[in-house]
Amino acid sequence: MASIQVRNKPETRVCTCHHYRGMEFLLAGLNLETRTRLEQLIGRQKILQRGQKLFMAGEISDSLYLINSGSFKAFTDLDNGEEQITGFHFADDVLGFDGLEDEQHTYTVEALETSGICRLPLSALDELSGSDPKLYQRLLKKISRQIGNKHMTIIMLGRMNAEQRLAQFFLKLSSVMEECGCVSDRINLSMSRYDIANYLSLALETVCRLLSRFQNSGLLKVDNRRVQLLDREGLRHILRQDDEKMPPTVARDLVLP
Amino acid sequence: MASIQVRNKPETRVCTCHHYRGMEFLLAGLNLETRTRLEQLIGRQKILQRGQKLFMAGEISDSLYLINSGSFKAFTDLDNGEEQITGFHFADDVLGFDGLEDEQHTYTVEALETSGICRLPLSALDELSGSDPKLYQRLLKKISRQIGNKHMTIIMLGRMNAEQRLAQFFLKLSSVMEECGCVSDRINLSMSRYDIANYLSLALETVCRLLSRFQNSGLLKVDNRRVQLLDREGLRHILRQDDEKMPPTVARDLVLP
DNA sequence: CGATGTATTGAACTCGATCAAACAGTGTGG
DNA sequence: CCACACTGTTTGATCGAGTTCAATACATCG
Repeated sequence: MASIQVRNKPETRVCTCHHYRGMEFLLAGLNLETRTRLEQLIGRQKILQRGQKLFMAGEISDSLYLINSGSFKAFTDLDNGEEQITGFHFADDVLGFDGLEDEQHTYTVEALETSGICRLPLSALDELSGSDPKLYQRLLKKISRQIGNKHMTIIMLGRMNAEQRLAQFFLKLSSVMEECGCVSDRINLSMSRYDIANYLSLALETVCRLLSRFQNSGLLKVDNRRVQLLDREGLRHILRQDDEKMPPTVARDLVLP
Repeated sequence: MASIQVRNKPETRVCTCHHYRGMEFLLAGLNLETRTRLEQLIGRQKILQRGQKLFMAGEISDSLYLINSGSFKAFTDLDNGEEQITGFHFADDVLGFDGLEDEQHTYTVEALETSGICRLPLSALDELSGSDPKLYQRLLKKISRQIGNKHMTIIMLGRMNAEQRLAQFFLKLSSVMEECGCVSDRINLSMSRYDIANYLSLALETVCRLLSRFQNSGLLKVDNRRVQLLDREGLRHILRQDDEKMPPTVARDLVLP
């Protein structure tokens, strides 16, 4: 859902860097025969440069893609020529679930920076599903997670104000970095302000203004695309803010100015 | 994504009414052995009354559910005690994909009217996946469709104004009725104004106002929960409206490389 | 019938969009 | 090296769609 850019690779980054990185979740625990065959079917990773597309809406969908490194944005082209970004994706994410029903992709996926992916042909799944049922179970779990992420996005769009959206965006980003083994308080954004605004369904200007406001409040420090989180608890507090409006508990006068 | 209520069952309704209705998509084309075993594992359908919950967020997820009839809302409970409806579901939908990753449901599903569902234990899938790979493929397709629907919801929340959201809501509802073999221009809403507003992320009052406006424009006729679509083309036109703002289409080609 | 939840309509306010203008970083060619 | 263009970012001023608050009507059911 969120992505990070690793311009200056931090030392803490644990990058296995073999071409199956994004797939360990799939391979682990499979029986050796299945695993070997699967590795054959997948082959080496492919490198995409910033701006290159992994697949486009409308193209035939015959594979899943496993992100080894880098980051991507997934978006739909709208009737009016604009795009709507529906998610950011990063290492260990699986892409391509969208096109299974009528065998063509429903959105476009584009690299935000130099990124590595492995391709897993759907035919391979059919071939292997018999020999190890775990394979499909794993995939279902990955998909399940994506559905969960979409839910979060829906709630974000439906209930959160601009401040909360941006706060949540950075917190999510931070937790993603943590999962990757990177330092999680210094983030190099791989996406532009435009991308962030588009994803959060805000005006670009609103994102800028909020960044300034957050910086003035001491929540974070912004330097172009380098963002340093200074007060994550403060960001979390913003997310909980409408609770305060809510409970007619007791001493309201103490809280409000 | 949308649901209909069948209070006065119209004659055009083709209801097979055996307890596997929601499952035909799964069963069709499977080999006989698998099919028979699967039917055994599923058993008879269960009836839920309005307000009853199919499952709740946090509960252990060990099954998928296939809707035979009726309609449901799926929602997440928010910190502040409110709920966010993330989708409506109706006959032939499959529910329960959300909880696969950490084996507990991420949202609650509640019947909007008397509804029938079949339960498909996940263990059954494991048992059968070896004997017929089609089974998992079918499920993946259903999930894929749900992801597609969520995408639409995200775009709806992100890009559409109130008018467009409601117009799209009714058009979707109409197409759902069509799929069910019902008359598609007379809709009996199974959900309240509150539910609609919540799902569309609008204030309840806004939904009311728009209903009045749509009625005054001759787009539809509202009588409490009975809605008759009078001008579907008009509704579609509302969806396309921001195109008109957009293209000063004259010398656009000069800009492009 | 009254009572309680549901729906409609009006008036005022607010958050974020839009319009506008300036500024910063990056590359290109003279 | 600087001037230029180009893209991405920041900040200010204004405006409007939709929310919120409030009051009223409707419906459903004991």
